[in-house]
Amino acid sequence: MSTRGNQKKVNLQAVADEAGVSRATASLVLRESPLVSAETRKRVIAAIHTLGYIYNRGAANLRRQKTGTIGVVLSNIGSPFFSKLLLGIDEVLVDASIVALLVNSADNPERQMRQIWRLREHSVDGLIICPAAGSDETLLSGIEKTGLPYVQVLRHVSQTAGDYVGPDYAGGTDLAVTHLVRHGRKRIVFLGGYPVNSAACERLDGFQRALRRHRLESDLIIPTDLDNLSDFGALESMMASSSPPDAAICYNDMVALSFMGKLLSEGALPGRDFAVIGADNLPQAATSFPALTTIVTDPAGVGRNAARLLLDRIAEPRVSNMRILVSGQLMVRESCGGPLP
Amino acid sequence: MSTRGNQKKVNLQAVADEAGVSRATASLVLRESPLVSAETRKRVIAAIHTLGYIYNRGAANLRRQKTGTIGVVLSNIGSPFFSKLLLGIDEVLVDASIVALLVNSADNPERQMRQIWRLREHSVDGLIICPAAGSDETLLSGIEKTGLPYVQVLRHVSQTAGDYVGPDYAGGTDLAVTHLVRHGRKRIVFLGGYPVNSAACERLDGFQRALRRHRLESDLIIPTDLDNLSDFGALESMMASSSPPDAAICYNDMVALSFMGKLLSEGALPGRDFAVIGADNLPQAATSFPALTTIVTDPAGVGRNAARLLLDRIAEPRVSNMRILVSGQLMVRESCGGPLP
DNA sequence: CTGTTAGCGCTTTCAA
DNA sequence: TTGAAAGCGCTAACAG
Repeated sequence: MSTRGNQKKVNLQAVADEAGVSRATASLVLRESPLVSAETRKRVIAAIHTLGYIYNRGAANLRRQKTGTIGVVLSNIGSPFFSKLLLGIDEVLVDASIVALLVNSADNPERQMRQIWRLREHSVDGLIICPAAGSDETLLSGIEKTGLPYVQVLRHVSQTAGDYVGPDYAGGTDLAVTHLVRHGRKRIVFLGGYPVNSAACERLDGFQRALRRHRLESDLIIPTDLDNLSDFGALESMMASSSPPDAAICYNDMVALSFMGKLLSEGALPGRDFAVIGADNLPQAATSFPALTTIVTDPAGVGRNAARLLLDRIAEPRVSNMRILVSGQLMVRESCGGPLP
Repeated sequence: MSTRGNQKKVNLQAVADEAGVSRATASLVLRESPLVSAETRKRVIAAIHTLGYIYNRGAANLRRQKTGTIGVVLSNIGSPFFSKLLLGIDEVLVDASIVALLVNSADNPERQMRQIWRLREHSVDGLIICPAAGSDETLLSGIEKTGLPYVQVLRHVSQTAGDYVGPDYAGGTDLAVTHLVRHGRKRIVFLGGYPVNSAACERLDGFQRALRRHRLESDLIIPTDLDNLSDFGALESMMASSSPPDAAICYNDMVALSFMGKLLSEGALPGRDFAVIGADNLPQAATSFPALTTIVTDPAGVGRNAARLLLDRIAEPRVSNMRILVSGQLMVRESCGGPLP
């Protein structure tokens, strides 16, 4: 907040003076109240323009007890997935004239707590939060104690407590398995990260449920290190075994792309010798060689739904908890089911 | 901002009462003033805890004439590059106990103006802005008229006006050309987007300067559509000409990866038959086949520098404009210069 | 070291 | 339809 060089402070009083009305009347004009005559309104608006007046929400908030801001707490600001999520959130907020205070928990529960605290000091009207890895239910009970409306996104800390919006991970994985089976694959491996959060668990669940449904064995689960994409752990030995896998569902496209690179470098052609399915539909998935078949989640859709749900919660007290699963689809390309390159 | 069920409003006054001191003294404790005795401080802090008091920055801001918030206006929230930038910004802000209000101009100058207006209503202390495509100098003069400190990132709207922090695009491109020349490449094509913003222009500039320095022809510039990565425009015919190019510097890794896919599908091996260099060092660049040589820019570094510069500007009035170029490096992999797969 | 007083810029009764 | 007066929760001078 800067003071204009030599100019007088231009606040609502100044506008009122300029327009020859009282402060209260000017205030009504700002809030588009119908109680003020067209004539006065025009004078006030003119005054606003000539003075270059800027509405001070901070002051208004103090009085009205809400700020028109919400807090968004993400576990990893740096990820592309989150940026798409933000896009969806922003879309809804713009229409509601609300702005987002964005903070990063960096997947650290302690930092997460500090950040939420700071947001509360800024009197945000609500919270969209992707719980940091390692958070437990006390996160939710802590927030609830303060009465601040909140919505969890992408991960949930409890099976029952609190609102949640996320992609339908299980459904997406199921789609992928069914697709593979339809293309004659029988030994399907799940190349996923460790099930440390609800998202990873749901993907794994979906995988196992789908296998059972198709009466396939489900011993082919390989947790991989998501920070070291060139390490595929136990997969090496599995490939060399007497009944090697013939298809892989990967935790996400990054894993899938790396894995395809590995296959290529070993002389195998993904899509022909081995089916590969990723998840997220990154831009590169469409242009990789071979093009990657992938489970399309809709992060922006999740963002939009989360924002809308939060606005509802702010508008009226929670009745019961909502769980919104945003469904995805399968984008079929060369690495499984599409025409070979 | 929600009212606690049946509980009394707990404000500074309540804390003061509980601790048996005056409001002013309690306020001093909050701001860690050394003017207050250890004994009273302890009592006040105890009161804060028993009451569950939360500092109301909004009210404090009204008084102090600053908010401890800055606005970040990005031209495309959805891009991974921007998420890394945010990461760097956040890193600096956390230490300064400042939070960022994030808004999206979606590369639309008009929307950009509305968003800035909204940020001003929230009394942000400063602005970090990546100008929307199509913005002109009036953007800066508009902001300057209000006296709000600001820093441009990634793109600048004027050669001279205003502070700017961005990657050293020209330097990075120069590195790439030199590297190609060292590896015997002579017909280097620049596969870049249209030079619609300062970033694209600088890359192109760097390319042309480097070619001149190495006394190479510079007629091989192909603007491509960054939204349609499978279309390489005039490149097709160029490849079929009598003296086809033997290397490409791509606008970014996305373009480079797509291009490598195209080469592969035509039976050419990137790194041997044709050198390819990208930019950004996306995670997939390390694991693609072949692994991609790329110009590493440091978006988080840009973010950190921008945030620091802005905090400086807020702390003291601008003396003269700063232009900070965050230098990058070349990550050499298989697609040019590294060992072949 | 602590308390008193007077606002910051706005909204909201309640009268006129 | 408009105006006067009383705060929202905090900080900054100043006096004790």
